[in-house]
Amino acid sequence: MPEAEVDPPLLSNADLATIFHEIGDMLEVKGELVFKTVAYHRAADAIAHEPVELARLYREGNPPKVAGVGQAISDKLAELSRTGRLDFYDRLVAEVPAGLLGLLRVPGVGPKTVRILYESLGIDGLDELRRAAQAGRLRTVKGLSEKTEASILAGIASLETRSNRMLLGVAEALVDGLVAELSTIPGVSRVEPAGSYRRRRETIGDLDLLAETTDAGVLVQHFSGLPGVERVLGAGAHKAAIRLSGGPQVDLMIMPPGEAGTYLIHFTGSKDHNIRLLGIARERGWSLSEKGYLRLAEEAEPVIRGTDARSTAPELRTFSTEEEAYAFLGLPFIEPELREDRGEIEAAQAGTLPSLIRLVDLRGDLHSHSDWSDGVHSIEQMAEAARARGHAYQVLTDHTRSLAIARGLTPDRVRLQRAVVAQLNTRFEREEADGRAPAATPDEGFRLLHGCELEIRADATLDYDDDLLAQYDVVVASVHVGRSQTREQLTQRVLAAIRSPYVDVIAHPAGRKVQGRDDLNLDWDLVFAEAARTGTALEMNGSDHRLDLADQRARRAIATGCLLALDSDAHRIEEFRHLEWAVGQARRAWVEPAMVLNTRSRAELLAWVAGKATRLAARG
DNA sequence: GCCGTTTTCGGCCCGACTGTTTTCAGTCG
Repeated sequence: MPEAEVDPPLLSNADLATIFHEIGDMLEVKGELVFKTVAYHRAADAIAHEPVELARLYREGNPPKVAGVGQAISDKLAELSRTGRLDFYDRLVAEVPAGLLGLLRVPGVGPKTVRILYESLGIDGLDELRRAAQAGRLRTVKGLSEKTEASILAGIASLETRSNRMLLGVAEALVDGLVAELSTIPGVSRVEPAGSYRRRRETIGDLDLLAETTDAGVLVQHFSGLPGVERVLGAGAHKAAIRLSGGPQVDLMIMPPGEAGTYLIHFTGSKDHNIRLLGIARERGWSLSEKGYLRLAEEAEPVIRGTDARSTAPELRTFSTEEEAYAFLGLPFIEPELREDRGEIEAAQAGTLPSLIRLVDLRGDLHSHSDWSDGVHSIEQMAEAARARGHAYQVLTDHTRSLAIARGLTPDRVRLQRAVVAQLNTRFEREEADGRAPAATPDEGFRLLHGCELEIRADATLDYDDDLLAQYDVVVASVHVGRSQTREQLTQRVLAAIRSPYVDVIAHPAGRKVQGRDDLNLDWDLVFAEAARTGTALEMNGSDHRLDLADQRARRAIATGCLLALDSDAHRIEEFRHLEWAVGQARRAWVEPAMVLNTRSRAELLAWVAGKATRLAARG
């Protein structure tokens, strides 16, 4: 047979990360040096977070430097990118039974235990482990007992019922409830959420809470007995952990009053950020843990002292605030959303940390729906709710004709809707004049702006003609159908929308769903470049199941010079809170107010919209 | 396996809790 040289399909960064995580797991079970396994996991995380498509760059012979990827892993990446396979990985898979990796997921079972179970009882899967534990065979192994058996059975059960990582909305509801409950316990003066929730990561695994109290025993006892507790995972003098039924694990840490600074830093993380801080502390002769900074011991004295040499406790420095704790290292305060070791330490040292956008910087919202298409509340209800938030504008962007499933508007309905909007604005204007409505700012009251969420059709045409589009205040365009087209087709569709003089914003550009659907296969470099060139804003959609653009992509977009829009995509009045999550995600992307279209006043926004149409139309 | 304005070798975060033990190992965050 003639050998046709066909390139194997490109592996995504997520595929590559999975492979290296599995390598790390297999090496752990094999009993390989811990630091080597950690190196693989670290590299896998770095690969997963890379905003560029690594396999493609490797194949083009232009691999970027990735932190945590050295020569050995880089060679493996090259092999995977070129051939789609990795000999080293295949050999490991042949050597380590697949079921062993599943055992690692059981809480309380680590690589050492997996190894012992396999070598002494031949257990290489979850079902076998369960049967062996139920039959009381684990206790026959040296180092394991009846108690271990019970805890492994409980671990398997919780693994099977455990929900995945939570979306922000779910986490927020739980955190609010827990903080409210714990705050009422006698002696408790303060309860603070920490962890990935405080860093506003897009999904949350465990919840971390920090508390100040004068009576740790009472707090831990109440905490362990909260309604909804399925199991108490641990309860000590300084910390406790519970699992909520059908929900996440909640860790509670108790802080001595007045020493919150390093506790907040330690338990907010991320781990990588903390490791960097520790490194800086060590350079200065201090160790760092949640308890504070501990003076490192001097080098051992070579001279043998008499028996009267007294060892005194090393000096401990504690701080009541994070600002002070960072200042001890010569650093300014670093916002929680930045603490991922993605350059924030260097920026802090250089004095170039960004002034992150805040919710109060937003003057309006460019994307929302009403019951005219697939929203729940009426135009008036949505407008009233937006006005109550103190905004200067809300853009009503119901779906367009071809998105029939969302009751997209026909051109006739569009004209009717415009009249409704105009009527409402007349009332708002009158109420302001009468002093009956709160002005959003001293110089600008609230107006509902008329827009649409314009469908970018599968054939790369837009859903309405230019004459109709020209009548809108603001147009956001997005892809809903034909998601599985080729990279070239999808990219051309988005570029066509970006190049329209009448499209102002590309909504949820990646078309992703958190934990549900991958990003559209777009040539992002091209999309960002064209958006920057034409002055088309890219949306950071705040819905907690979208969060699109995601943080790393958005960071790349602003590096290319793109303007962003932070939107709620509210389909009901409660969903205006999505703006808070859009802001959280934007802060994780190092976004400053000037990079965001809807931090501008209404007059500035409308001038900008008119500017794009004029500029591009003049260019032909 | 990665990494280096004090290192190309020798480090790689620290501490609480739990369980099986008479001083510690494994796991977790």
